[in-house]
Amino acid sequence: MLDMAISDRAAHFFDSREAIVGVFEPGNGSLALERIGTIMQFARHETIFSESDVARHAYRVLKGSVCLSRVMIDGRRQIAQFLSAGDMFALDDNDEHSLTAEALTDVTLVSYPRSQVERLSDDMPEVRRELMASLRRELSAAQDHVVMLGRQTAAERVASFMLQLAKRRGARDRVEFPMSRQDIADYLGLTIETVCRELSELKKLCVIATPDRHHAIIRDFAALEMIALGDA
Amino acid sequence: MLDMAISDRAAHFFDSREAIVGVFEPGNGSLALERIGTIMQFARHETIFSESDVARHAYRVLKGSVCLSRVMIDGRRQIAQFLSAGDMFALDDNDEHSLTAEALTDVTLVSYPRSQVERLSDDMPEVRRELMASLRRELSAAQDHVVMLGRQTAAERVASFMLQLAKRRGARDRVEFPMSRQDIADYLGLTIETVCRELSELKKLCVIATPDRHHAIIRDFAALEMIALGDA
DNA sequence: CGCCAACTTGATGGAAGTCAAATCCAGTGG
DNA sequence: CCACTGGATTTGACTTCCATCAAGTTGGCG
Repeated sequence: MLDMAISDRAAHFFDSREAIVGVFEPGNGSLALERIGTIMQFARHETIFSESDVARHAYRVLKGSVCLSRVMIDGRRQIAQFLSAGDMFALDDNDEHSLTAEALTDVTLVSYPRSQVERLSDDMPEVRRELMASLRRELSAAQDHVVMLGRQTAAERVASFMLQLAKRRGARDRVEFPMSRQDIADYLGLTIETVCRELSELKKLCVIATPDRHHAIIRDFAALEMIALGDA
Repeated sequence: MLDMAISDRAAHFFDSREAIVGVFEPGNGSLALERIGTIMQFARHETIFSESDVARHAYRVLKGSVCLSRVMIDGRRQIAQFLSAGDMFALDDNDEHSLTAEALTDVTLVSYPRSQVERLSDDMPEVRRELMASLRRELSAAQDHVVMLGRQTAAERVASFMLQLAKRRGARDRVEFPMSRQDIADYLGLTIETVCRELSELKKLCVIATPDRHHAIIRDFAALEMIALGDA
């Protein structure tokens, strides 16, 4: 049902409601939000919006992974956030987006016109609570990210990142990377070479195993936590 | 009126309403919030709350400066945010604070019981809008901070920081540092020595002057902007 | 099977950290 | 008023971690 051509990216939500309900933990307010949403699809590596584009919509990820990044004039790139199913983004109220959103994998989104979101959040306590909760989660995550980039070593960042991915998908020992090594480096504020070296080091220490490039297995959770916190 | 003894830190807001109205841009909702607030005072370097303290209140800065930081087990410290008059903090809804709040100068705050804030934000659109606006501003600032820590050089960070302070107080050329060099270093993810060296470099280039330790004058705004963006 | 992009590993250099010492004040007491 | 003291800041010498540059290696896909 969602395999519509990419060129025909927008379809009204009503066409495929069942596909959406249940993808994320709804909270009653979501139903109201969904009614005003439009489904969109993007292929891997496509840009959803760019920094400084006019910002008319807020989004929710239904399927796949998205990243928010900023690119400096000389090409340095920093990823501010990885998003997966259930996450909302572009919730700020500037006229222009302050970050670029790109699809890491093939992605299905719902977009909500901002004017409507605002109106709904005034009228419906559930919608409002969900938006607030989303903003708070993102703020808290951003603050953790600040600490990591400001004060952790390369080894600590890579270990923390693995733990973060493991926690997010609930799995205690199996981690999936939907993103490339370059994306990981740009999230961790490192180079791709350093990320590789640190992963190799973790392999050598038998803390992790990497069956393929997009998966890892945590063999020694406690050791990984130690490394993330700076041995101690 | 606000010179009550530090030991007698809490006084009901009604005692000094006039002192507060007008300190920040109120937005009508503030009046409702203020009615449930309690005034508190802290001296320079005092801790307002610590990471992992039970979080019962949200706060607004009325006067002075506050910083939010995290300290790692081995003592590394990262400041996530500097706050000044008008700013709100501790708006998340975890049971425990995720950051430590310290007074950089003598500080006057209002604290709001969280239960009440939540109730009010349901009942009063203005309060809600103000909270949301606050969260969005903080998220946006945190994302900028992430980019800085992830991808900017020491010189760029120091220059960006000066511009940030200049912009915040509206002054085009006069900057005030309420915080110590160590605090600046902990905000920028650098050491105190590196901050000093970069400030000295800016002085040598005649981009800034430092009449005393807590003030700077921007002599060449354009040059400072160039340096902040990586020359180019 | 071979190509090409993504990844990994190795060698070297540089930006920022660490350690150490000098200097500057703000506040104190004579 | 001024010398004194201790903490904050500044400057200098050296080291380290991570970036850069370079050369393989892997594996997904035509």
